[in-house]
Order: sequence, then structure tokens, then C-alpha cells
Amino acid sequence: MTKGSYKQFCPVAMASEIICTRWTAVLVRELLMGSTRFNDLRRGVPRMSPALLSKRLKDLEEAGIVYRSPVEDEPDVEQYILTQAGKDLYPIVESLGIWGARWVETEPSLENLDPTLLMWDMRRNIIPDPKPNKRSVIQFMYSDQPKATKNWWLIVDPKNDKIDLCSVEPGFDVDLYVSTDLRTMTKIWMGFETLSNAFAEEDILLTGNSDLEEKVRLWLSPGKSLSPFAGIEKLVS
Amino acid sequence: MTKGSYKQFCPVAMASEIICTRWTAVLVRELLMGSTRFNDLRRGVPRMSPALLSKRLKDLEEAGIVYRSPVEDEPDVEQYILTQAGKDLYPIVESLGIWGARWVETEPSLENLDPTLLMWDMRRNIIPDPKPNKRSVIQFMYSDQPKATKNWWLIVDPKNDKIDLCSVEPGFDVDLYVSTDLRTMTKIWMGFETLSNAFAEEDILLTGNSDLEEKVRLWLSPGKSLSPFAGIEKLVS
DNA sequence: CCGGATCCGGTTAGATACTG
DNA sequence: CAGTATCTAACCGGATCCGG
Repeated sequence: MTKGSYKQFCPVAMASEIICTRWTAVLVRELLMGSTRFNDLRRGVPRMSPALLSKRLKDLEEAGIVYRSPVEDEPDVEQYILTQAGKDLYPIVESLGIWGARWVETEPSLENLDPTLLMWDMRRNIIPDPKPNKRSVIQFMYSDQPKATKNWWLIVDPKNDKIDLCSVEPGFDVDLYVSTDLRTMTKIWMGFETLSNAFAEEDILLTGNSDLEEKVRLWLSPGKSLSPFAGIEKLVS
Repeated sequence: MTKGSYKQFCPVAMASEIICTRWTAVLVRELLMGSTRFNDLRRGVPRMSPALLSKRLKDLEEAGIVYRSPVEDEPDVEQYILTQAGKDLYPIVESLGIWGARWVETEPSLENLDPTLLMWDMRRNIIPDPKPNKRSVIQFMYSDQPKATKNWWLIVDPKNDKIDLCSVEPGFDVDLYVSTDLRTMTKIWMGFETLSNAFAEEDILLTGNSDLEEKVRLWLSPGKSLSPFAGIEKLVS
């Protein structure tokens, strides 16, 4: 552990040695967001190699940030659960996110969009309030994406707080279709553009049940259930 | 910039790409603490190679976190000044420090003490309140250190807010001598031990002007001007 | 002294493939 | 599903050197 260390007796240095290694902060973000299993985490950090993910999880375990726990009913499968020390990393990840939202130029980064990351982020963070009056299926169609990642289905059940996400047809009738491109949807989700504005510019189209449409427009309006980092004032271009 | 990037459109990932590289957070800490010149920064991160320091400063400049500015009266010497984006990194460094103080085991790290870092941290953070009634010199003597780093002098002037630090005899009479070892002084400074307790255990000895001694004991008492991270409750051994 | 640049060897990370 | 294995490229630490 002393190997490669900063050898500084300072709390900032001690924390940095653990958190400020490549990919670690982003991995901790995934854990804080609720992912627990290896392949769930892998989906959240798709450009991280499984070998490095495995190593980082071991490092985090050694640092007392996660522990392994067997999954019920599934032998040979383990989960990575945050300890209290791990949960206490929240302010670090939060302040990183606030600073990034405020000070990093977004244009270059808008080249690196990923429909999977976007949809999972939406699944985790959308609060369907007002609730639909019945279980509803919303299909997202990204006109600029290849077939494999073009279509996504969110299933919102008023009896269930959790939203479900499918990347293949769920088999239920679709109540609302959202047609747009990935860039537009990402910008709406990040709060760079309002849904109303994108709608007015015809960058997004909603068709289907008009009662549900009205509710979805409310869910995705500023100050409601957009990305946790939407609404932070940008101070660079 | 896209090279080696996480390629994730997420504020946490965007900030991590800049901040969470080796040494960067610790370097930013130094800048936030007020160091501006290359060799001042080098002193604050003594184990960082000058080549890497130079590279990191360039990276920070490119990221809009610092800018270079010529030093008045000293041609060919430049300073690194934090921009507003750089000053806004404070919450990140602060949350790293709080987490580190709370969750990183200190025992292994107490092997990596450094009198230079300690004295400069004290110089920057001690608030001499109550003030001495005249310019006073306090000599620290670390019994366990080699000659080169055994003796340090703090010069406190009631007419001047800034404390001066010397590693060679300043030429003025010494008003107060502090005899201890580096580990004891570090623990007091970090809030792991109180000065009173160390005094009772005879791990530290103060000799000289008793009025000044009384004031110094107040400066170094919990809740006063110890390290910014003193007073955070440890939740691991 | 100040502010780096250069070279070299060791470590780390990415790409890809593979396995129980 | 949950990781290893392997190979290569990039990065980092340490020492040395250089121009003002």
C-alpha cells in the first residue's frame, strides 16, 4: 500500500490515493447510483476493461469501501455493496459532478453520447409524478442510432416505484412514442435544453396517449426529475 | 483531449478526467492553499517529479484551472494563478480531505511524516490569536530528525498577519522553544492528540517566555487554529 | 537558485480473446 | 454471468542535465 503512494501525511493525499486513480470515481458513482453486480457496473462504465474493473473492485474492497456479498438464490454470484465509508464518498462524487457540470465545456463531450448510459440514467432518476393511471409503456426511438440501440422501452407502473427499462420489445402495447435523436434527448436530460423548446423546434416528437404525454412532459421539465446535474448554471461555453 | 478519455457524457466523468489523475488533486490543494510558484508547489508535493509537475500545470492551464502570470520585479519568473474555475475546485478538495480524515487509517500513513510539509502547513494555518505583544520567535526542535530538518523557526509579528517560517536561524533571539518529536507534533496538529495531553505525557516541552507559551498553547488547542482537517471524527482505527 | 527538459526502466491501462 | 490471460501502448518515477 505504501508502494506508489504519495507518502504525504495529509487527508487530501490519503483520499486521493484511493479515489483519484483512473476510472475509480466513475465506478464509485455507479455504486452510489445503486449498481451492485459486476456486469451492471460494467454497463455503467462500458469503456473500462473488465480486468481493470476487477482490479478496482479489489482495491475498493481493500480500502473498506465495498464488500462482497452472495446474491440470494443465485449461487456463485456476488454483489458489491458499499460500506458506510463508501456511502460517505457521496459528497466527493457530488462535488465532482457539480464542478464538471459548471466548468467543463460540453461541446466536445457531446461527441461521446451513449444511448445505453442515457436510458439507464433516466430509468434510475425519473420520478413519475404525476403517476400514470395504469401501467404504461413509453417507447423511445433514436433516429440517428443503429438498429441495435435505436429502440428503448420504459415501463412505468403506478403500483411500483421502480421504472423498468427494456432494450427489446417488452410485449406490451406501447402507450406513447418519443421520436428524437440522441443528442436532443441527452441535452434535454442534462438540462441544456428544455423539452418545450426541443418540441417547438421539432427536434422531438411525442405521439400516442395524450394524457400520458402531458404527464411525461411534466416529468421532464426543469426542476422535476431530470439528471441530478441538470439545472447547474454553466459558466463556460 | 478525446484521447484516453472516458468517453462518457456525465459531469462526474468529465471532472474526473481532469482532477482524478495522479497527483492532480494534491497539486490543486497546494494551489488552493496559496502556492503560486513552481518551486513552492514542488515543496508542497516533494515526491512529485518536476517533469510531471510541469505536465500537470500545463494540463491545468489547458483545462482553464490556472493561468500563468509574470511575477512583478522578477523577470523570467512566472506564477500559476487559479482561475475562478480553479477556485471552485475547493469543495472537491475539501470533501476529499474530510473523507480522508474520517475513513483512512492513519497509522500506516504516520510512517510518512515530513517536517517540511508540517511546518509549512502550520505557517499557513496558524492564527496567532491572542497576538503576542511584540515580534516573537518560536523555535521548534524535533529530537528525532537529522540536523538538516531538526530546527525550525516561526516568526510571529503582531503588526503582520502572516507568519514567517525559517529553516535556518533567523538571527533574532528566540522567545520560546518547543521540544518534541515529529510524530507528536503532527498528531497534535492533526487533532489526534491534544497539546495538553502530550504535555502531560511529557512528549512535548515548552520553555522560554511564559506569557508567549500560554498564547501558543491557546493557538494549538482544539477548535482553534489547528489543521483544517483537525476535529473530524475518525471512524476507523 | 529557478523552471523546467531529457532519457530510461518499471508500472499501469487498453484491446482482445478466452474460460468456468 | 463473472471474471482471466495476454500483449502492447501509454504513463510515471528517478536521475540527470540545461539555459537564464
